[in-house]
Amino acid sequence: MKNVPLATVERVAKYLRCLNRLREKGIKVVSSKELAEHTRTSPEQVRKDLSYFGRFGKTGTGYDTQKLSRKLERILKAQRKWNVCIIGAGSLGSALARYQGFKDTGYNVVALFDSDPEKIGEKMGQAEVYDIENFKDVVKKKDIKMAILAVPKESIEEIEELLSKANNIRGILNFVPVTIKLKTRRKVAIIDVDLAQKLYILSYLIKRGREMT
Amino acid sequence: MKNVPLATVERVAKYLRCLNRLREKGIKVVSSKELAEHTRTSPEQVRKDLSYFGRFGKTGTGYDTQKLSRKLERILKAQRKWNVCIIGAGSLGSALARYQGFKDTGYNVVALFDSDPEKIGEKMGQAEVYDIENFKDVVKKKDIKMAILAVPKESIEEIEELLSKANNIRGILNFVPVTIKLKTRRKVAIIDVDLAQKLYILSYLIKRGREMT
DNA sequence: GGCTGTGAAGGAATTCACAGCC
DNA sequence: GGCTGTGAATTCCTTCACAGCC
Repeated sequence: MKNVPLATVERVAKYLRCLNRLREKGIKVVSSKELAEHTRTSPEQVRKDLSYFGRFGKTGTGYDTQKLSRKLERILKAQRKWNVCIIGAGSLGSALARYQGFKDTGYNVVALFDSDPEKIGEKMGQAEVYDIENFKDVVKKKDIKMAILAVPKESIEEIEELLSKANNIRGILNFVPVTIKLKTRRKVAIIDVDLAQKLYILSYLIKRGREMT
Repeated sequence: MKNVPLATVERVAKYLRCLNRLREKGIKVVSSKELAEHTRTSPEQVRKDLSYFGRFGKTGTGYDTQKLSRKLERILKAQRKWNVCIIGAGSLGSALARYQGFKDTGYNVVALFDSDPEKIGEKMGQAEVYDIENFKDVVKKKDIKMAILAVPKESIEEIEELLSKANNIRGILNFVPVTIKLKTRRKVAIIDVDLAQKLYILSYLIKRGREMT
């Protein structure tokens, strides 16, 4: 397993989702062509992507959905059930806590954080809302490794402060339309999800008459 | 304006967001270096990206935030105020309707759709919830060009049907963790936002010790 | 000195083309 | 015939390096 392109990892996550769906439907075998159609890519791409991790297919037949999905799961989540928290229990935060796509991924939302006393103690999805004051403690106790940011952008600086100090947190999924900056030496992976940006890109694709993911 | 890389367009949307923020703060001029820091990329990248569209900077000084933001807006087609709808007025749909990142983007959420009679007529964010039965009519009347999908995955097939027939819809932002497929000849741009996938990628980045967007 | 803009070089990701297998 | 796996070719994207300007 040499240097895997990031783009490949992104697609592999898609293949996995697709395979699980096929398995649910009772489909046992799938070809690279079919998998490509379901994930909007090319058969060659599928095969090349998979080849980074090993040889999973049967020549002339295709891939065993069950086996392949197990393999990909292992590859993607490094077989670790990571705990995740959501910061901000407003409408977006609570929606994310209930998001059905997290099911069967190995990621568990185990806590939300907010400063509103009204919300503290409330249950959202599987998790409870904690006082943001206790952030560091709860993160430690619950062994939380990743945070999803869904606060209003006005309070982002306060949260940056908090995250800079919480040494457990190693990854951040940021929904706040602001580029965050941590004051820390340790490496923290950050992915920004800017929904407005997605709309811009959609317009661009429409103009160009293309599709994408 | 030759063939612009998609990656460039994605970053340009980020620059725009950043510029608007700087303008709000009263900052008049910004260098490629500063812009790069705010968007987690390199100064060369910023300059190269912008150079696809023209020459906007002043040598030795930097970029006029106001002017540049106007230019980028035009490039991204933000000056066309496209109307957007959200299909599914559950927790995610209603959160998206209220999402603050859509402000000042040129995109307006003008309608939500749901089948739950309880919700129909309710106001969420700026928009009202309409009966999904009237989808085609409302889309036409309100001149809606893009749809955001936030329905439970069980009802996705029904929605695919609907979207296949609504000729106005030219772009789809899909939050349902399923690859959608339209039965139509016309070109529809689709962007999938799979949040579970983002978490997988986050783990991958953490393991690799990198950052990204 | 500090900055932009851009060809050229380098690196990364995708597509091609075909060998090998059932 | 239909499929996988993969080096080679190609296309796409980023980084370098420097010319030109204030």
